[in-house]
Amino acid sequence: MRNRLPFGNHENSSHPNVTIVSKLNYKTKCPVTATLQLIGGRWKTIILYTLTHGTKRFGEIAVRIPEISRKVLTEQLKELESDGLIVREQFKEIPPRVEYSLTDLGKSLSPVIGELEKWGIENVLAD
Amino acid sequence: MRNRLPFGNHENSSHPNVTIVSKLNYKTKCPVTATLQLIGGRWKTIILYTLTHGTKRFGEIAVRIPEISRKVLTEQLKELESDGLIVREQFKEIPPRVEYSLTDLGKSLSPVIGELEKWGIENVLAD
DNA sequence: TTACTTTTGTTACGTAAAGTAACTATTAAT
DNA sequence: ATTAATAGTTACTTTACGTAACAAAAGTAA
Repeated sequence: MRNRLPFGNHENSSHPNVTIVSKLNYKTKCPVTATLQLIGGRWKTIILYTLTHGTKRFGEIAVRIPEISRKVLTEQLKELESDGLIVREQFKEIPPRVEYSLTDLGKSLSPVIGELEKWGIENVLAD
Repeated sequence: MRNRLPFGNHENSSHPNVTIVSKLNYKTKCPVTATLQLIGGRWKTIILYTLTHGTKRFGEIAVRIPEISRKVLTEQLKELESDGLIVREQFKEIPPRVEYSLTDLGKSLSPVIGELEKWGIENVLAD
């Protein structure tokens, strides 16, 4: 089973957005968990971050994230593709060429990744 | 080894913050990865999110995240504490009472979690 | 002709992380 | 003496991830 993540209610009654909460069935579906189901794996965010600056080949991604194994990179790219966050384009060439890029949905994550980046700069790398 | 995550350079030369980049030794340390080392586990973000609305007892957290096992919850809480994101307060009572709350550093993550929440509302729960 | 190169994967196998169920400690209440 | 309540811990199983070797396919060099 993939991406087993909580879907309970992580709020208490003092949450400010009460109206939105009821509209979205907030009691049973947590938006943070919903997001984490798509980008919450060990590598997905950093893969998406790598693609933020433009289309990349499989090998280019692998070089930029040297700690990930090629096997897991393949797996994660497949999941990101089936979740609609990236697109895979294969060229009929030898040696093979495969390019990955963000979809509009994937691009819409840039504020999220931007905050991760900002927090890291201000709170970790600043030391 | 805990939190083995990439620390390579996931940027290309077209990144806008060139000045900041050089200041922070951006070539060897990726701020997104730095953040993910602290909150990138499978459960940490949702634990922090649960504490966003105030101090909670161990059992209260467990109830709000029913999918996490108590064993892993204990482990993750210890890591979050040793990373300075939460504090643990134990009361000398029977039955025991232990309360967890965000530190200032933990509270500073609220814009990050806020973006995760917002994206989930707009792109997943809206369907 | 034979072997080598390049790139994107896949396969078999080993290790690490997470899940499950049962158990512990402690004291007050029944 | 037994039960209840809370915050964990322990032993064991399952899932996720890592490693190293190999496959496919055509062009190039010897």
